[in-house]
Amino acid sequence: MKKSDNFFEKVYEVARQIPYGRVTSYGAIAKYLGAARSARMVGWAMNASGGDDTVPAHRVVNRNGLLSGKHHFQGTNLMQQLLENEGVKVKNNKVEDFESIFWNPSGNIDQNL
DNA sequence: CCCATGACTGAAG
DNA sequence: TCTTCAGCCATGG
Repeated sequence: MKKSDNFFEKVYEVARQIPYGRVTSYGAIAKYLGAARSARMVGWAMNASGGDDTVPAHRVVNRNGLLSGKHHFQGTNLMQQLLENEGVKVKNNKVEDFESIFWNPSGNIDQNL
């Protein structure tokens, strides 16, 4: 454990704020944290959140809506299963209607579809 | 300290 | 519109 995981914790908090049946991108979280250039670090933090069940990393995908991190989850299609379980349709490791279910952490005010 | 990797993004061809 | 390149920044060896 590290005490300098402040950055990671921030990512975790944003991820936990993702509503049910919604997804977001690494860049959106990074930008919200003020580190738009550190989108990869967000993914890195997600990787570190592997033991944190409180972090719905499966709701976080890349800007293309592709389940880029699916390969890092347990099993082969756990991420997809979790998303589909929340009503999110996934096709070929990609989220369908990604823009429709996309949740913006910086504008979650009127994101209530 | 320098080099390599990575769950990304944006710009250029 | 799709494909390819480079930038970015933190972590690890």
